[in-house]
Amino acid sequence: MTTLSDVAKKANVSKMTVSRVINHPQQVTPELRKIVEKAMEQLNYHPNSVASALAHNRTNVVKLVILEDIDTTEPYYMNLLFGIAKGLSKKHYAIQLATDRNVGGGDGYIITGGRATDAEWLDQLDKPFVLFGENRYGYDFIDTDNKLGEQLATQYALNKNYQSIIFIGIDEKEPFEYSREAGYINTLQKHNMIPKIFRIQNHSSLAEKLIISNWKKFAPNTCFICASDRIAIGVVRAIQRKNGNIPRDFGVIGFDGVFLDQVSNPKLTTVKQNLFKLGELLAAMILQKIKQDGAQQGEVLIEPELIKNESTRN
Amino acid sequence: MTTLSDVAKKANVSKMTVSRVINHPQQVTPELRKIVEKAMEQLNYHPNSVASALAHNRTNVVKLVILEDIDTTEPYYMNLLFGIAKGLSKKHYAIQLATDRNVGGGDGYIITGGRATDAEWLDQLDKPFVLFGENRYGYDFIDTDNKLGEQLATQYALNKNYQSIIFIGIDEKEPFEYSREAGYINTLQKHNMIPKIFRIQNHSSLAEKLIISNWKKFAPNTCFICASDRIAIGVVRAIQRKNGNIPRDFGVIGFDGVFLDQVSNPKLTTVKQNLFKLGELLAAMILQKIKQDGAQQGEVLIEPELIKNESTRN
DNA sequence: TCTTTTTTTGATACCGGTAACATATAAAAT
DNA sequence: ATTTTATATGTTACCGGTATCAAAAAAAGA
Repeated sequence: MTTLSDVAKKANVSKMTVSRVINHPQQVTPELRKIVEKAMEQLNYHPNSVASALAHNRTNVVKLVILEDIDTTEPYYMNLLFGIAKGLSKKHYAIQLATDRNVGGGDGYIITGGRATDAEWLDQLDKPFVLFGENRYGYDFIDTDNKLGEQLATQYALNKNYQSIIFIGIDEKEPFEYSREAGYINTLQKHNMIPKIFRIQNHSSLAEKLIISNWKKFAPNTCFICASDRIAIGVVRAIQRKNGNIPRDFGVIGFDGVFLDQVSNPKLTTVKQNLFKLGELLAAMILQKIKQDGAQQGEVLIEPELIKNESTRN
Repeated sequence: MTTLSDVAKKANVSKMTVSRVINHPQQVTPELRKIVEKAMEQLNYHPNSVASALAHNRTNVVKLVILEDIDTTEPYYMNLLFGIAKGLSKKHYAIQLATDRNVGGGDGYIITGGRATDAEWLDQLDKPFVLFGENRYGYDFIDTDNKLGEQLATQYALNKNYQSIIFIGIDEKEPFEYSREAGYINTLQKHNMIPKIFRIQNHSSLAEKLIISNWKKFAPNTCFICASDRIAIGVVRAIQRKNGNIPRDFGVIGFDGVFLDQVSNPKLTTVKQNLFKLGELLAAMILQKIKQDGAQQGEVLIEPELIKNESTRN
């Protein structure tokens, strides 16, 4: 491997000048800069990030803290992770995973699955962190625009002329769920319709049971807006069990758009989260925050996309 | 952070002695060792792995190279990844993900999704690597015991008195598939039954179509041994579509046992891969190989477990 | 008892960068 | 032309470990 010194020797300058060309190019004369750059090119020089990390008292590692149960872990984490990994490796950072709150090591944390009850724990963390998932305590976060997502879904159901539009939510008192419900409620009220919300835990079998045991309440021409694809899959199964016709008499719209929507039959219309991008942004944000020594980064909402598929009309 | 020097000062020894206590304890007198250990304890010393990495010309990063398409990426990767991450972090290693063959950086690679055509590429890699997934070229690998898995599945179908046992495989000329088929074939032949194999790409909708278009060939009292849960889910749907009774007249057994088996209704009987453990072993193996400067590690097969569920009798 | 050999510990240089300060050179002000 | 100020580059020390070799101490042999 070629080192700074090799380049310095070749370019007849000191190590520092080479270092500056890399990290603070504007501090170096254009002519010198060009010479150094040529030397780096010729020697195929790549900085040793470990050495740099040592000099900066860094580890070049970001911890991804996943607070929910591994078994519950949705397949979509994979996409998030790919995004994070890509974003981090641009800056030569690597990932370590943590599944509990005993973190330590690493230059910063990306935290997912945090609940309202985690505030106390978050406050005592000694490294910068960003959250995946909305929160209302002022912590930096990135999330899908949940409200917008369900607005899109609800509006689409209306456009497709479903008469009755019912929301099947996840039974958790968390901002992401409130936002999804808000998106649904807002859109209905804009059309002077009365919201109707059920809530269950996020499992397909529970959704299936719910729909079946309330079946008589659902006249044909109903669309179910579901807070997750898992729930949507259960709803689909229940309708099929009851010999309801999808999409003619019953529409189903899911949320997430990773993997499950494809495994279903009919394939789900769903609000697709762009988790890869979200991951990249999380990575960028935590790196920025590390560089800026913990400075506040604010909140970012990513637009989701409505994927139109076989579980709704047309 | 306390450093080697801090400990050395407190214990009245040189840095090297402290370093030896950590890395080559047998080179240090028991008495001195105890003194140093007490000092480390009192100061709550933890070695700085970045400094160590620099001194060893290492990065403390292992690359996870995922060669299949991200979109095809099975949810079970998550479990694998957790295992890998846990195994690596024990030795203060972190992960970077790579999704193509342009790898570089990192002390070694864990490679998944490698196909027979990748041999040439593997041969020119300049860092130690281990594979997740069987191969027959002598590369070090770890995999589920695919053959055993399908033996268990087939034997179980026989025990449950299904008359006809049919294998729905994945249409790829790869060792893992051959092994799964071999497990099925062996077991049948042991009972003087004639194997019947279909092969399709690994998608639930294709499995569904396959079963439906061949429906008249399948008498009641048939069990389908599927090479993946995806396929199994499609088979289940097809049988339900045709109003076949699961599990009384038709049994279905999947393979993988991650996520999908739970989302199905009826829940799948499946051959569960212990991917977390597999990941941990992959991590241990690559770290060992790095330490031993690329020495051959051999192959390891992990026993899978048959999860008995609602898609087979009883 | 005095070498010789072995074992234990220490001093030094180095891994490959970077911050902080020192020096040389050029531009501006007097 | 001389002093002041700004800009560009170099020198040095350090980040926190480890390998290597030298020195000291202990054990073994003569």
